[in-house]
Amino acid sequence: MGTIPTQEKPLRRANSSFHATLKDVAKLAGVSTKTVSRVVNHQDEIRKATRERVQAAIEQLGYRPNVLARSLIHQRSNTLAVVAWGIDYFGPSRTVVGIEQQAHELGYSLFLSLMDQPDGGDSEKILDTLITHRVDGIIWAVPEVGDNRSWLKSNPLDRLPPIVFLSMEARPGLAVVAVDNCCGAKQATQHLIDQGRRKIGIITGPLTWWEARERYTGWQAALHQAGLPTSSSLVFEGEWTAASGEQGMRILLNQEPDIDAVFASSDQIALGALGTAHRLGRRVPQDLAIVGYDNIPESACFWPPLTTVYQQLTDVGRVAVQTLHKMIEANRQLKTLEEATVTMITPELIVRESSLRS
Amino acid sequence: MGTIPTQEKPLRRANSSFHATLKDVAKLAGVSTKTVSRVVNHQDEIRKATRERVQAAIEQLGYRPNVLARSLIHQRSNTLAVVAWGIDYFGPSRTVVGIEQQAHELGYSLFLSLMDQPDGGDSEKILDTLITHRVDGIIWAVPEVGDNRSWLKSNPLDRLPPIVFLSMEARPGLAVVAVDNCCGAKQATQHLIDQGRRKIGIITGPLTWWEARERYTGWQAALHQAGLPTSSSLVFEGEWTAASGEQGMRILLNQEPDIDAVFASSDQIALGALGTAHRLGRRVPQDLAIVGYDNIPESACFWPPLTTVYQQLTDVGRVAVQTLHKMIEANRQLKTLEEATVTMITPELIVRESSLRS
DNA sequence: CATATTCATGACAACGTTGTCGTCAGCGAT
DNA sequence: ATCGCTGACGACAACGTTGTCATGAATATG
Repeated sequence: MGTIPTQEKPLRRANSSFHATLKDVAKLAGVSTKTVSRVVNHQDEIRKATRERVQAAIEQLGYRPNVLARSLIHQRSNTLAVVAWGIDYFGPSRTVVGIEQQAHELGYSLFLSLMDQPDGGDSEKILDTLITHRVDGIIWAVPEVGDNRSWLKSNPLDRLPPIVFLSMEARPGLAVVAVDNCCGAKQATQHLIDQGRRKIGIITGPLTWWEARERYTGWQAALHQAGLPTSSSLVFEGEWTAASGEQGMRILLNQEPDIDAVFASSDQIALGALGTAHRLGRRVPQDLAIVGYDNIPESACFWPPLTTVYQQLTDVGRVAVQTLHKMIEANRQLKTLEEATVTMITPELIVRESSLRS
Repeated sequence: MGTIPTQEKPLRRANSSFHATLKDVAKLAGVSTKTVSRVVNHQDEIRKATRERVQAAIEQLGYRPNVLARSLIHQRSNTLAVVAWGIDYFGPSRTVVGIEQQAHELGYSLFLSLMDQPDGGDSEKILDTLITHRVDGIIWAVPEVGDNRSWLKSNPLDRLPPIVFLSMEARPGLAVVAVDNCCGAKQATQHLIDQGRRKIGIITGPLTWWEARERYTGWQAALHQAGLPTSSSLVFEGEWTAASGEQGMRILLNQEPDIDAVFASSDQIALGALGTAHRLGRRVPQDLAIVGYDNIPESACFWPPLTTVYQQLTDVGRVAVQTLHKMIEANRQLKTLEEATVTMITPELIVRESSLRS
């Protein structure tokens, strides 16, 4: 039916990706744009004949709807954003995978925004960009370090889209999903106590990190409960790295030569600690037990295989998106979500050779 | 001056994130929307008085422009997408970081799309979603495995946005950025030869992977050139994992007891190989040299520290985005980009103890 | 003083969709 | 034949911007 429109707009660029519109399809099929829209969205009843004609036109032109236009009308972009730091490390990357999967399953597309530093300096700019893109919600996957949440005070929350925070101290009014680091560390330490260890050191992560502090607290709690010492000569504040584990182990062994176990706050730290132990001639686990944290895939093949704490980080990501989704839906219906918006996930101890008194 | 519009639209939801529009700002400032638009975009000359009035209104309402509307007009979303697999592994996650940084610096926002499996099954659906979002370009960061590029044949490239592929065999007409895996493996193997090793085995990655095959080829090339054997009893096809490295090492030592070096195609594999070597009483590096590939942060603290091949993966990501950006710009000006669209990045050998005949 | 020129601003259409409402054909009931 | 009803579809406005062009005031020019 198309009224010979072939030459009306002569140049549709060959190479560049040209996009057919509803109008193009409508003209080709000899119907109105609204009808094409109906076909595309499977709305209403359409006569079989016209539907087929429209579908043929869609096919022929390679038509794909433009969600930007759609979002404009619906005031909803079907888009979420992750703001993250450190996705080149094990934990954050796992979390992001969980976020992406769950977002995908719920029909959202996902923006990825990385911070340069965990100090939170870029926060406002990043938020601005995301708001500008009209994301329906945000997952704040930057670990809490120092006061890198200070932007929260200066930004009126009601001008921001719903946000779910990961790995941070629970705060009233904020939705948080986190692993119970304290519990994980307590489990690890308790396990060492159960194995008969009595002088148990710790190499912490940087204590500006909330997670590092929580793990430190868990270690303390377990020892207190067992009436064992937690003196400062048993504590070394490190980075998360293996190098720092090497150094920490050296210092601890120097300060407390008869230490018989060490809780390393990350598997990398544990790896470094293992190295120093070997070099200094301490047998692991006979003389010295070592437990790590994270369960990175390599830890099963350390020498000896490492006992460690496994956090279901993919689940953290998934739960975060589920929570966010609920918040978005509630918001849309002008309800305030009144359920608990703080979810704590309990980690699990993986026992391997490095801590066993065989 | 706003004609007492205070009660016109009475309910602007308290909790939900309401967005002021140009119209709102215009009304409040007593100007036209176009003028506000000009202020926002720093276009034209605006009288200082009006500019300040507009800016005050913007401030007061917390106005943020809506890029969706903007994109609709400009036919350009300022948005890129990464399609990736395995970002919970070291290599891909580093690459994604590079991509995000460069995209950010060039003013793009970034969609993240993950495949479930590297087999390429979801490719078409993912592409559909991205086209629907009118991304300006795509980075295909899924490693080439088997024929997971087959969707390329059935999809007319001129209906897709510009795409840059990572880690794949160069193909005419496609933009590719990759690390020269063959060269890296050759360097590693040559280094072993230079150290006086004569019977050099290899544990490969899964040979369905292009990268694994390239590394295998590099190992072969170096040995051929030196007139050393590459018999199949020196080859074990593994996975990328440490477990597979353990197994591979056991089998190689069984098949060729006097093997004096092994090139492991990933640091994880190397870690496993080290473990087996220790368990079987081979001293590394005295009896057996081991070289890895990837330079994961932990490898410096393996026991002994691992010689390995360092790929600047962040650069791969950055270069990919730069290339993509050029393609997009060229496309926009209807030029065909005629420069080389294949970039090979040469990796670098990091020598540590595990390969040194001390 | 009249006219030309610049400057600051506004009216309106357009981007590609979808929601609302209207239209018109066909059909059964009266 | 008239009426009402339903089913299939179209016209038009709207979403929030920006580009084009027009407008009118202020300034410069003769």
